[in-house]
Amino acid sequence: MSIIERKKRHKESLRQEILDAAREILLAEGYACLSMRRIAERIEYSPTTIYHYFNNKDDILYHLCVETLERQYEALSTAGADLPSPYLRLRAALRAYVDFGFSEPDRYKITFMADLSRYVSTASILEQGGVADRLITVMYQRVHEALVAAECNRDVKSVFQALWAHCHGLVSLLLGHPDFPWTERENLIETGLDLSLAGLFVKETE
Amino acid sequence: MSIIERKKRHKESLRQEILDAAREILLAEGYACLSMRRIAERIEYSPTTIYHYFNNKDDILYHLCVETLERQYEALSTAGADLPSPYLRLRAALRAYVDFGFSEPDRYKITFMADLSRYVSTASILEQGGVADRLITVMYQRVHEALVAAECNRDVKSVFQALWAHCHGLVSLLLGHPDFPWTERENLIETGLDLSLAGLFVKETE
DNA sequence: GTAAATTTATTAACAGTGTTAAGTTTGCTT
DNA sequence: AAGCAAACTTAACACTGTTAATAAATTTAC
Repeated sequence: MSIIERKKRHKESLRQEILDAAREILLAEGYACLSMRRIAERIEYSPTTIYHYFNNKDDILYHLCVETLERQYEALSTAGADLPSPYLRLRAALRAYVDFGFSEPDRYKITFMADLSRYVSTASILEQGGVADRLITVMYQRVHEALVAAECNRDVKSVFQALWAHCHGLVSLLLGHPDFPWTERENLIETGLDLSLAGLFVKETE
Repeated sequence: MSIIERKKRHKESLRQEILDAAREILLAEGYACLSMRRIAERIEYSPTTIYHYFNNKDDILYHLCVETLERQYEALSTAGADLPSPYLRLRAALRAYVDFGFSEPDRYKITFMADLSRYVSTASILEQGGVADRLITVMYQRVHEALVAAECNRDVKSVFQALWAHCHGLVSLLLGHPDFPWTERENLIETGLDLSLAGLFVKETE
């Protein structure tokens, strides 16, 4: 049955070509230019063909999101792993999150700022053992360590989500409103991290 | 020349009707349903008529944004103005920011999460004496007071922008990904504010 | 009061978007 | 060679924002 397999391989390769084309358009021309017809044009097939390989546009975006999370996992999990204190390791991970957003703005936009909720279920992204799950686990670990070291008895989950939100705020606001008179970016990011993380060392906020 | 004035008034009233219709659609059916044809249908005119009163769709959205900022200014400037400490007054303003986002999600989305940069210039929103300017001034004041009281010598502008980003992160992440397994909202918000604001009391983050 | 001019609103269209039903081509199997 | 299933395309639907050309209404001028 090598013929069937060859066809299957071809089908797989075309599927991959579609994802490649989508990624290339996204990175070269931005989210706004990423359309089904544009992808079709690039792979030199009719737009309808894509629907034999993916349910819809969001299905394609979903795969790009997973790819993005994969890259982000790589960046976050390795960031400052050799640093001496739990605090610095957590800080390095958060800094890596922010840097990742700025280094891959369009990837960041589709995974965290676009509205894919209609077709892409959050559940499928969060399934156990998936990238997102690993990503969260790694961050939990760093947050947990930092909390223990700082003798802070806050909830790991809440702190993680709050810190994530803070970082997302920095990235999304700067990406979304590039013309706003922001202070120097490096300074703003560091100030943001300073403020967020100082909370771990304060026992009680009156 | 009262005739000209009457015409002008009618023109003004239709202009207002368009804005009203846009707002009603936005609030009742959400950002996704807000289209030019939908507005035209509601005011019982052809879609083209709208273009005699507004340059384009973003021009309409711009006015809704200003309206939103107006409401937000009202909410933020009055929030906890009678509280005893500068810290609590700043915190109340930030809390009001977050609450405003959740109470008017679609308004928040178009002003802070949508991509209007192509037509709406940030400069025109930020013009001196405008709502945004007043909003920022009020926040500067609260941040400044809190910094002085905490004997923190950080830059007002940087701290404001960082705190804003943190709050925006909380609102936009929760609004954008409602299906994510967030911790209880109230707890998450308070944790987020705790962490952000604790930074004001820490002299040096090692 | 009629004619010209101006304002106001409309129709029809363009160039896009995601998506689908129906039909055609292709290539393998029997 | 006939049948069949997979792969692919054409044409269309229902939308989107936007514009050029045109018709209708109203005001101004004679």
